[in-house]
This record gives sequence, structure tokens and C-alpha cells, in this order.
Amino acid sequence: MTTRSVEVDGRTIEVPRWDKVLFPDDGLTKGDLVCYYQRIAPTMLPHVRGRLVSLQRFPNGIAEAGFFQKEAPDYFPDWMPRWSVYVHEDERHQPQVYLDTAATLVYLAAQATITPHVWLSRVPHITRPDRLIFDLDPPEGASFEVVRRAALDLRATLQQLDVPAFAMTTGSRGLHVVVPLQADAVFEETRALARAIAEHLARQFPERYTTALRREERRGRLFLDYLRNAYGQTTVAPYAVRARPGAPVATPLDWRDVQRPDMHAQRFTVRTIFRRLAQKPDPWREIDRRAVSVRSLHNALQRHGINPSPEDERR
DNA sequence: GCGGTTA
DNA sequence: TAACCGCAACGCTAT
DNA sequence: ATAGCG
Ligand SMILES: [Mn+2]
Ligand SMILES: [Mn+2]
Repeated sequence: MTTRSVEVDGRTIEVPRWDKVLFPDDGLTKGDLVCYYQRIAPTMLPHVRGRLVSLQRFPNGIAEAGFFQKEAPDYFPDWMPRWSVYVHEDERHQPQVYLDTAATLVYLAAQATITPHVWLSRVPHITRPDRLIFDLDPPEGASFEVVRRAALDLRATLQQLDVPAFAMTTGSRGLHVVVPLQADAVFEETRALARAIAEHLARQFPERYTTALRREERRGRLFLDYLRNAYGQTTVAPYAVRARPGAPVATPLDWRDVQRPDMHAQRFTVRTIFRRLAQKPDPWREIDRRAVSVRSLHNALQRHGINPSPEDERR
């Protein structure tokens, strides 16, 4: 009927309901989504290859409820890469998909995966993250300007520590600030360091930032969210499409982009991202070459008197 | 989107 | 035969 | 114990 096949990496992938409109406001179809991921794959893959993925799927379009899916079902093709993952809550292992080639991205899009969310680590060392992330969203009622400022403040802090930092629009409300790591420590350690950095910045500007987990205690201040630095946690993949009107794309930025007063979380979309990439290459293309060891990060924090509180070092 | 379960 | 359903989960805090 | 939060 409306099923069409595409050829990717020498594989034939069936795309059911090729003409199904997934973004009603924009007229974007599943075919458009499939073509997007096929075209973005060369730029996107270096950032997501080997990462386990949580699928955010919308078979009936974004006007209907979607769902998340982590466990790889038996009906996914044999060639889709799977890794056995221990799930604490279930006290068992289960197969999950990790991203590998353009074909994996295209197959997931054909399954109406609008947004892949990825781990901070990669197969085979899934307990050792190669990313440290801060998630910055505007507090209730605040403008994006607050987020932009926070990202620049956080960058300044990291710069003082000689730690590389990269920024990305999330395509929804805020920004991610990302530090590339050499995957030489487990999540418990990286989360403690992220927390120490966040608490340091919140102490420096207590009227603007907070690390309080209790909502009520935040009182209009931006929450420096370090909590995603944990096993099994996912964040929106670089160059993923978001299930929102306009089909915004989570877009890696350079710091010049962040300095622009007109920057915002949904600045780039499926319809505009390739124009941007033609104008300037992927700002993150060197991110892995700049990875720092967690040991050096720890030492840099100590030199500056930024230490994990005793509570964080207990096991 | 699809497999499994229920009416 | 078709309608309906499920499909994620970590670490922490508050209750 | 369970529920809520990001
Ligand atoms: Mn489960
Ligand atoms: Mn966010």
C-alpha cells in the first residue's frame, strides 16, 4: 500500500506508511523523517556510534501520544545492533539497541522513532561515560536569555579549570553543556564531579542558580541539572529531531552561536539544519579529540578548591 | 508499529 | 475479526 | 514502603 523501501548501507529497509504526516503543522511525513536521518547520518554518527538508545516513537504523529521504548523487541531485524544491559529495577539483563550505522538510524525512523535519546557511554564499556553533561532549562516563566547566560557562566568556570566544553540546543526548552571524557571512570565519579562544579557555580551566583532538588527551594532560579550523569540515563542525541511543531533539531553550537542574543532552543529545524551545516561545518567535529581524563578533571577541581562534599565520596 | 490479549 | 493495550528507568528526596 | 522529580 503506502509502504516504500529505501536502500541504505546495502540494506533494504521497509518504511510503512511513507506518506503518514507526523508533524501536522508542518506537513512533514515519515518519508521526510527517514530522508532526514539518512542525510544527517554522516554528521551525526560520530557523536552517537556505540551509544545505547531509548526510542521516543510516534507512530500516529506528534498530535497523538507517543511512547518510550528501551528493550529491543524480537521483531527488529537481526542486523540491528543489540547489547545486553543490566536493568537494576528488574534485576535482570535485557537486549537494547545501540546506534552504529546510517541503516540503524533509518530503520528506527521507519519505526516512527522521531527522537533517539542516547546514553553518555558507549559499547562495550557502558559503565564508563565519555561525556559529562549539564542540562540547563529556563525556570518557570523565565526567558531563554537566562539559559544562555547560564551556559556562558558554566563555560567560564570550566575554562578556568582548563576543561573543554561544548554547547547544544536541545530543540525543546534549553541547552546542554557537554564535557568530553576519556571514559576512565564510572558514573558515580563523574556525577560527583558534575555536582561539585554545579554547586561551585551556584555558590558563586546564589541569586541566579541553584542545585536544590526540591522544587520549592529553587524559587525562580535556574536549576543546574547534573543528575543525568548516571547509568542508564539518556539525553537527546545530537542532531535528533524533537516531537514538537516545526520539527526542531538538537543542534551542536560553537560558543559564538551561544553569544548571539537571538539564539534559542528551537533555532534550528529539519528544514534549516542543512543550510547551517553548509555554511559552517559541525562545531563538534573535534569533540572526541579534546576528551580529558577524569583524573585530570578531579585534579583541576582540587587545585581550585572545588571538592566533592564528603557525602559524595562515600560509597 | 507491532505483537499479544481480550471481546 | 477487531478493539485494546503496552512499550523507560536512575538516584535522590519527601512523605 | 511508595510517589515525585529531572
Ligand atoms: Mn521493563
Ligand atoms: Mn533540558
